[in-house]
Amino acid sequence: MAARTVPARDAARLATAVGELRAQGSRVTKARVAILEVLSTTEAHQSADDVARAVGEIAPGVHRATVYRTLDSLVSAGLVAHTHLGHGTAVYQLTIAPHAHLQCQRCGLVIDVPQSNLRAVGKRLLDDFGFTLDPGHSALLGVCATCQAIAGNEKRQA
Amino acid sequence: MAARTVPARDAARLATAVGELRAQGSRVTKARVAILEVLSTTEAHQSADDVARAVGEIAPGVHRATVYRTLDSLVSAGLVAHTHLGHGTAVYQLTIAPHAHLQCQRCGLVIDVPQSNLRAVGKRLLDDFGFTLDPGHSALLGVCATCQAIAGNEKRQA
DNA sequence: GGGCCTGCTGCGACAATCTCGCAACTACCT
DNA sequence: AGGTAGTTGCGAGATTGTCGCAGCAGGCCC
Repeated sequence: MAARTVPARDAARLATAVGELRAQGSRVTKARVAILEVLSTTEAHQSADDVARAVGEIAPGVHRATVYRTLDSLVSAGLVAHTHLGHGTAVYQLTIAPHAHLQCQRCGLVIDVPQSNLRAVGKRLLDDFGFTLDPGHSALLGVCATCQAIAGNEKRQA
Repeated sequence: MAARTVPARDAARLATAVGELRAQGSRVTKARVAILEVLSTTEAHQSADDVARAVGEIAPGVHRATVYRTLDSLVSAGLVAHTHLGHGTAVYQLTIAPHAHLQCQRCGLVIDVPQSNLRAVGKRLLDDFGFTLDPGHSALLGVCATCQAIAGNEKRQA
């Protein structure tokens, strides 16, 4: 099989992540590098199973259980962010800019939102409830503009 | 078996729910009444499995699959709200006042928050992204005051 | 009160997703 | 190079939710 080509920017992100891993005293193993590589070559949100499948292609023999455990430990290490979308599935990304997620309950579309849009709520929740919001960690559910329009049309026709 | 005692307020909620069910043309069956009863006698958020277990106690013979299907249809009917907490599990409640949920990632505590606290964000998301927020449907994750204090102490000692 | 129709249920098998314990391996330090 | 402990591979299994189908029973009509 031909050598995999990794865009320079992604390679840099990968190198950074691996360096961070080493700096934290964790071992740099084949499985971990493969997982970080999978995460670094795409911006998309991937479920644990997506990651496991992709890892299986570039590093055959890596067990599914290892992917789950490693993702967990990478999250603990702060290298990876996981987000709970609706319906329970968690998705993973390399931690770059922290951001919140909006998910459409109709079409499943996920919209990334800069944290600044949520800072005001965060402050309010802290003041009123002593609750420190972690905005990147769970998706806000609702209906996107497109589906809203469709729903409007359906109602009008009914 | 002795008659189960149901506080008056809960009984009223149950009756309302059953009436609504009937008004929508759905059948009022033993399984549905049992499920609504379980939901009406506690304010707590219960997972589908919690409900199934509790239903099994007051109405033996009701199958797990029935509980899942019935909860789904009650949600569609608007009688029951389900919320996705972190870690993927969905919890169910009778729909009373719609409210958002804050969940502590450390201790699991769930705090109910009136929707008014989120109205401003909702408006902002609608203006900026055309996204109609459904605040009651997913929990916001973060750290509660107690755990925050504990974390602070640990850090100071370290 | 009795009968019919259809929505609902019970059942068990199955799918998907994640967890656990343990022996073997290997990355990294010395 | 060698030792050690953090990681991994593996398979069993827990958990959670889904599906199809036959039969039951709630509610309408007479």
